[in-house]
Amino acid sequence: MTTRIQRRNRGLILDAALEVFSANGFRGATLDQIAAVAGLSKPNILYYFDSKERMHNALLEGLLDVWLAPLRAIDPEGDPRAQIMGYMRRKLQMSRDYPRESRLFANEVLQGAPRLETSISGTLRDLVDDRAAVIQAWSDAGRLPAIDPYHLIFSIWAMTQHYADFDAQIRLIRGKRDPMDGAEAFLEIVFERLLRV
Amino acid sequence: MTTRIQRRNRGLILDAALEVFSANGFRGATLDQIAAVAGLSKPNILYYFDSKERMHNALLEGLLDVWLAPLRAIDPEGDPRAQIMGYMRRKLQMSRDYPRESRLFANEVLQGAPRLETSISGTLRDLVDDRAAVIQAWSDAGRLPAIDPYHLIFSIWAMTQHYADFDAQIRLIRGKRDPMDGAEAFLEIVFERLLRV
DNA sequence: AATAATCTTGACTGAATGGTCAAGTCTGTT
DNA sequence: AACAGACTTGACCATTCAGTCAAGATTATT
Repeated sequence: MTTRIQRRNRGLILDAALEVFSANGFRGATLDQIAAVAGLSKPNILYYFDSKERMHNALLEGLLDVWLAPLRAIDPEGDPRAQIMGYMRRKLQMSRDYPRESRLFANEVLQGAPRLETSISGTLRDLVDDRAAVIQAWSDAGRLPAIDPYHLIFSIWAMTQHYADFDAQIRLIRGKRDPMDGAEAFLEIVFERLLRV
Repeated sequence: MTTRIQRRNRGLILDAALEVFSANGFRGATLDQIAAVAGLSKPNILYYFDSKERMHNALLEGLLDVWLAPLRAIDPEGDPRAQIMGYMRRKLQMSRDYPRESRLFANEVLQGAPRLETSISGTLRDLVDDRAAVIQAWSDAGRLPAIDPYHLIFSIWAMTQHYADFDAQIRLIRGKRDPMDGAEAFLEIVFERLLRV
């Protein structure tokens, strides 16, 4: 049974861990940093999560559902183009609203996903396979142009997450302008043209 | 004056450093690992590069030109669509041939580019501004559809580098298939449709 | 109020890691 | 061969960092 204090502190710790892991990667993050951001002592955060590794894992596991929600929300019964455009928009919105989550996963995958448990990767693969099949069926029915559904999904990930993951580079190039200024309009055009039958 | 031995060892070290930094990030890489991969002792690699930081920096600086070559190769006098399609193809080829370089820069940018010297970032920004202006001029002359040239460049980066940077994720989803199978054909369609006047 | 359970932390420990150094080996030049 | 300069390394040091622990403080239960 979890107490009031446990709920509060686990929350504080996971939020601090997200902050620090996403900005520095697993190896670059230190428990001292996380403790400082959480406003707790280091032994105390280790009281709630047995090790740095477990903390990281709890974070990934807890965020997976949020992270995959936009893809889950694709409705096989809906209008193909509207569904995919909606997915793209939701994913871009995620990059805007949850850049830390995006960078957390990016750090992990970039280094070969050495800490992604099989349960997490299995969930991911199954969902993608399922959604790819839906898109393929739309293609086969002539309701979408013939395109590889996996590459379509990858391209949506790539372009939307780019704004969160490579924010530093975009800022460097675009100066004071908001990195996402014009992004939605641009992506709208890209996918609208791609999906036109 | 640089000796034969210096040339050989600096080369060995930078290649090992690329291997280790790109796979683990700056903080995750250790000098012991780099020394082992280079086949030299740790004090010896520090004889050639004063510190881990300098080694990393020498690597980024040395690779910048290679990395930006495809963008440089865009010819303002050429055919707009062919030039941009060619750029996309060269960039995808880079992801295939030089995934380590892609991941090295990705790691750095993902963590906020804390070690990108101003000379490097200046070079990058100037080149992108220049090429964006070329693309804008093509648009203004009606030789390309009206699209934001910066977002166009970002989208090419995003989609091509995705195959190198997130290789682990793609492999997870696609199983045994080569992650880049079908990528070129897909990107060809995306940009061909986007750039049609 | 008394007791048990939960929570908190200062002070540690051992391992990893970036970097140093003095002493030695190798290479090129005369 | 002899010498200078370049190269190499075992042993070491200081710091950082994940994780431990015993003792104390707080909270919940009776």
